[in-house]
Amino acid sequence: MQNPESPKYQQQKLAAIRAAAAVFARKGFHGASTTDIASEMGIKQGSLYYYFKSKEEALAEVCLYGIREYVQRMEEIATSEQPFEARLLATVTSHLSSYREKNEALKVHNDERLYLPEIKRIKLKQLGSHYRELLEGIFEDGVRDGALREGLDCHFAAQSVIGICNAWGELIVRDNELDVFEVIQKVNDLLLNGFVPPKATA
Amino acid sequence: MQNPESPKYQQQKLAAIRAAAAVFARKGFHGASTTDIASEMGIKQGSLYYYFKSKEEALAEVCLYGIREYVQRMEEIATSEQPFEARLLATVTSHLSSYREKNEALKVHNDERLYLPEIKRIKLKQLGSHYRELLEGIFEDGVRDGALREGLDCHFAAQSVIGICNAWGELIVRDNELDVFEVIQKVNDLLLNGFVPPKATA
DNA sequence: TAATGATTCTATGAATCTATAGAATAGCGG
DNA sequence: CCGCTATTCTATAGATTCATAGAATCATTA
Repeated sequence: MQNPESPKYQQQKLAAIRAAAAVFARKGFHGASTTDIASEMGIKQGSLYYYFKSKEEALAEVCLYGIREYVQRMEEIATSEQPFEARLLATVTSHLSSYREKNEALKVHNDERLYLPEIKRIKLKQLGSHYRELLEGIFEDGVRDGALREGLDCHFAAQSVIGICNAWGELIVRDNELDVFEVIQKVNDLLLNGFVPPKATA
Repeated sequence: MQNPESPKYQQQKLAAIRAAAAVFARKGFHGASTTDIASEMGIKQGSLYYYFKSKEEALAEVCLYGIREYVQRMEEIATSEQPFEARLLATVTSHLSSYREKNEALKVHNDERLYLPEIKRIKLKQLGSHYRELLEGIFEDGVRDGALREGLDCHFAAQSVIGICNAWGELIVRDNELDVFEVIQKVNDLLLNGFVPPKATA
């Protein structure tokens, strides 16, 4: 076994997670074979089990890899001292940037995590809920500050923003000609200015 | 064979499409077996091939079933004489209502169509693009009328609205405790009023 | 160089899955 | 009731898949 958690092992394990992410993103969990994943990282099918106990464990690790950092970053944003508006923009930027950096893993988390057994889904669900609640808190602050209109359904708003970001993120992953920064800018613009013209302000 | 396209055949074929939709929605295309689909409609695995030439053809029919009506309805909305605002609201209502009525098929169309061979995907892609273009047209009218702010990126806006509706639609399908009409109302509210307060108007 | 442990390979068992073929049943018209 | 067709069933071939076991190779260190 890999007792010393040697650097080589760590490195190859990361390569394995990335390979699995790429293949799962392309073919889906059930459509991807262990042969596919192995050949993506240049080894043979049987060798893959040196890094994953099972195909399902590979999926679990990819999902966790996909969402972990992204929640951490959200934690930092939410607890920062910046005003509402800046935190909202930072959220969108972080969310969409995550899609660019580790795009396949995040896509896999969104689309394939439901195929994990319930026990393994719980941790991911907690992370996801945590993320949403942090964003909800930002909106609540916005309402308190008067930056957002009274009575806004913050739960709904947070869920919607996540929905927009994921929708665009999926498009970014699928069609990698999209300019991520342009998308970020336009989503931010949409959230702050809406569709209707700012009738009475500058 | 089913030469006269007998009513019973039609009826069972529809049942087959619905069963396939339900199973594909739950397990994904590759995760669903023909045994699953057959037993969902109360017949045996082999009998399924009386209705579908192949599993892949079943997917194609489910996807088409999922999106067809929904585009037709959009066509009617887009070409109606109503003002911009009413057409936008009607679009959201139609989109989300579709999710309630034939929710599994629409979910399958969104999530699994990429597993179809390219030839079969083309027709679906055309339908989807057509839908987006119609919505884009509505936004363009809105800009022309002054209901929307000058310089709004209508392509981006349309794509974003579709993204929001799909995100909520997926939630509706997954968690069927959600009140569809409440979601419709809130999405409409979001689109018209945005997050920020309507500073100078009523 | 020899030895030890890490990493990869080959080979394979057992299960599952799609699709086909032909037999069986059901239902309808005469 | 008979015959015909539509519909469903059973059985199976052939391919693919996941996971395991044990052999082989590579790298490092003594």
